[in-house]
Amino acid sequence: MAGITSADVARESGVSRTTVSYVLTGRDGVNISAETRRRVRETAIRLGYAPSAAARALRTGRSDLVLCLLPDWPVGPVIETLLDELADGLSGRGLSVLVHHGRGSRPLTDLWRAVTPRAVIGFAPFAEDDLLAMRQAGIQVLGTLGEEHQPQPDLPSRSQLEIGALQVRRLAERQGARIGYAWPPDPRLEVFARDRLLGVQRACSELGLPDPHVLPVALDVPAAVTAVRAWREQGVTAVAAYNDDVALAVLAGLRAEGLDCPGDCAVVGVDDVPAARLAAPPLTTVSQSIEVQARYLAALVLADLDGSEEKPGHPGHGLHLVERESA
Amino acid sequence: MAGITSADVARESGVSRTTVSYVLTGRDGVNISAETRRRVRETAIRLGYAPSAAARALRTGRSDLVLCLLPDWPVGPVIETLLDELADGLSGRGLSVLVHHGRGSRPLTDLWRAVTPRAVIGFAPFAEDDLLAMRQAGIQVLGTLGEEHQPQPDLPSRSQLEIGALQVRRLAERQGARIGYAWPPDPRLEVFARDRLLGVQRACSELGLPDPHVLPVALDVPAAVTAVRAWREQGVTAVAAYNDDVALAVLAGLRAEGLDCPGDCAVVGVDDVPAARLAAPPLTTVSQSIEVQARYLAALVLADLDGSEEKPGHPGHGLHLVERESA
DNA sequence: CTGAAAGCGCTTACAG
DNA sequence: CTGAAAGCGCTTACAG
Repeated sequence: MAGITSADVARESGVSRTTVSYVLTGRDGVNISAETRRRVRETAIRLGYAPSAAARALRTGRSDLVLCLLPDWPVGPVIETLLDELADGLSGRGLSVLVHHGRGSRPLTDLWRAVTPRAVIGFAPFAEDDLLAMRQAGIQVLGTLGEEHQPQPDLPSRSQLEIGALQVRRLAERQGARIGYAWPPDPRLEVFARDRLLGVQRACSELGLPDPHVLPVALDVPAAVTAVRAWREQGVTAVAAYNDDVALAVLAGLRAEGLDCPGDCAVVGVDDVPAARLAAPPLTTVSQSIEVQARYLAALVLADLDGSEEKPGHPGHGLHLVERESA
Repeated sequence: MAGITSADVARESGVSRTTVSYVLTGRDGVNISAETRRRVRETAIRLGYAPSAAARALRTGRSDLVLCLLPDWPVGPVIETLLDELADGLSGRGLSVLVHHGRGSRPLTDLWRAVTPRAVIGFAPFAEDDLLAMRQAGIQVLGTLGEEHQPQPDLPSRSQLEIGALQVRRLAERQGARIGYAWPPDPRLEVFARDRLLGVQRACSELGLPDPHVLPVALDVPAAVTAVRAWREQGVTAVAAYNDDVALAVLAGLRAEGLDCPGDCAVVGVDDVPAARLAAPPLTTVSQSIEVQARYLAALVLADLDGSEEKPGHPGHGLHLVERESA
């Protein structure tokens, strides 16, 4: 029931627990004979010893876990890739990534105290006091954007704004474009949608375009048809969609109405999901080089682990347009 | 740095740590005056006390965490929903779901010892000795299918087989159908693809259809076109795809070749992702009622938590065909 | 009704 | 080069 403890290993190999600990945690300062080292290691393996992380965490106040806190919203392939790459970058140093979806909303405090992570990466802003408490407990706290200092919750995110701007710049290449904005059906996405739309609106006004015509678009054909008809009445000829899923819906609505894309109406998505290149027509979309973000995040965590003062330089948000046929 | 401990709360409220523990963990057996209870609770809140889960885990050998172990493969919206629903079902009882993606492949042992979870849910089979070790440590071990007893790793999964069979049964409604199978590009998906294909093959032979013509289909138009041409040469008129993503690629290949779906070739996917209903034509696909699975999984964990002997009944895999236009 | 004390398994100064 | 001992923060028999 109890499992093998370091005491078992010590007894079996005829040394003290101290020595076992020194050998297994690989402290170079202490000199232990190669023979002893070998024997301890061998015994540990033979017995199937794995240190109790609870005890270690209690003793050192720190574990080898990196906790990713995802909010309530649907994750999608982009975040998923980010998480994978992050885990990749960290595993080499013995750090494991654990992900918590915001759903089961136990107080945040319970969670990080339960995990005693080395670092917490938040995909949405933390409350001020949570942040303080974690910092005080010696936990490294990062935002998704890799900003050590939490972005102001009420300030629009720079990269979200930029996404909207990139969409409009492409759409505005069409003469006399009248922009529509396809708003996502899931209310949990509003945080991002607001900033992306703001980016669209600002870009429109900068380019002397009229304000975009915003319409919610649920992910089914009838809803998309309704939106498309409304846009047509307003003279909309170019639609920026919240993301690729919504863009796919707009495409379906256009098809159902017998309209040509991009001829009658151009569409730009966000994310470059696998389905984007397979759409009819293939979807022009804004993509983030997510691997770069992941590497940067991993580098930040590792820099802190090494206690190094200098932080790795921010790689920028790496947004770019993937040009296909829909716009 | 250290944070507030139960000793702080005890001192502040003028009682012993014992009393604090009794009040806060809500032991009914012990009688403590309402006044004392109130005072302790109030002090705990005022001080911002949150118990150290590391210490609690060390002492009790158990935490309030449920660890989900995902293999290496891309997750997709179905698993994501499952995870969300699971978290939902468990949070009411103070259990938090933590997800680990197989990527950073530290030994499994390190991971569960680090987390000391109440239950581990594996989305792919465990090695025999890992399973034993976890059981011995008093951890409840479940498979995704909710099977307490780990499915034989070398036995094809019943629900995967059934998926393939459902696809073929639909496709076979077409007179003289010749079936193709669209194999996924990601090698990590092979575990599932093998079983689904096996289901397809068995169904074909049962229905007196020739063996399916298997072709890999990468998620881009040129690859899909290549596959579609090869299928045409073989006289294939109906394609079962590994999942919706692959099916979308086949659809794109058909379109690029100027072929009609389902006229020239029918297609059936798996998963019913949001993009499926928005495809051209809307995609017929096999869907699992994932909420049911999630509720069942949650019920299993909770039953164990309550120490109840009777297990909730298995709801079946809840597979069904979503009929749209592509087949 | 409440407190003193042991112990979960580890790490780490401190002695030898 | 190695060991005895303290202590991380909690829970829980056991006394009073």
